Amino acid sequence: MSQVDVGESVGYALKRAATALRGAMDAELRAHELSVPQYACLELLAYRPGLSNAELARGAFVTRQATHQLLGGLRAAGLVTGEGQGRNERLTLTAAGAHRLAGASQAVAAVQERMLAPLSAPQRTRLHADLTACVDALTSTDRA
Amino acid sequence: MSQVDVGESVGYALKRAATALRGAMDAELRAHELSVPQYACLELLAYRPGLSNAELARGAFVTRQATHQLLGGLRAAGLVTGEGQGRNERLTLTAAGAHRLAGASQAVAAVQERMLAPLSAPQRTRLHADLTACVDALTSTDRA
DNA sequence: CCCATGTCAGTATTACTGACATTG
DNA sequence: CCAATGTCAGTAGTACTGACATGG
Repeated sequence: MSQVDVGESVGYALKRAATALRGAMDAELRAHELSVPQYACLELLAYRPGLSNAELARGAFVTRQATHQLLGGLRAAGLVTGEGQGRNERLTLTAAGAHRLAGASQAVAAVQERMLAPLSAPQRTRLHADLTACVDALTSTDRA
Repeated sequence: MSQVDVGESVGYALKRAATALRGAMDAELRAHELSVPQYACLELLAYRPGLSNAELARGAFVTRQATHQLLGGLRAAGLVTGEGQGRNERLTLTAAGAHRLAGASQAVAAVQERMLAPLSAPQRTRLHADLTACVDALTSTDRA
């Protein structure tokens, strides 16, 4: 019986933190008429213009069907455009998309700043490193 | 294929870690025929027997409707029972529930151990503390 | 009366799997 | 031909909001 206090688990804390962050981002992004996944899409396209849908999906760690659907909404909102046909289509943000992202990005940055407020710069770097190490440990030797 | 450095954001790393953990837990729990939310419910009830549905919901940070539905499945599976009527009902795990949880809990512990493998004990404690600090920062003064 | 609660519905969001045509 | 891709459907799973009755 190694059943431990639920609150002492790092995994539990991780989930709590991610949920809180997600919730806060959601609240902020609502003002910009964007969902978190949509925001993530725009951010990714801003950093890597010219991605294809499949590449975008890989970057977001979801299926291409998921991004395909997400893209539908973003296109309809005039935030994303594509050049080329079919599999050669290269996606980029429209001017409106870039503008929308700018505001949203700022709001999200504020949320993150609020979240990290209690941590010093070195502590933030450390936290980032630890989280990345966890991801690597979880994804390498990736069991099944 | 240059992986973008959207990864410099702590928030991004946090999301990645939570997603990876969730995915890994999901894969492990499937073998025990439990979803992550169901597992969380059982864990909570094991740790705090006698909760009401509303209390369970608060403990899981979701609406009472969400736990109500979740509980439906758990009751049907014979993993959870309740004593008392209506608002006085006290929920507890059945023997089967406790048994199921035991196995699942072990599997989840293994996943967490895998995730934390690269970190030393002090580092884990530190990570836990940092994450908790982030949660507090995000939930206190909760928006304005 | 008030408020927390249990509970029933309905809905939204997201992401997944399956399937298929296309094309480099 | 084959593997990757775009795309159309359908489905699952989770949680939310609304609404209402009940009871302490």
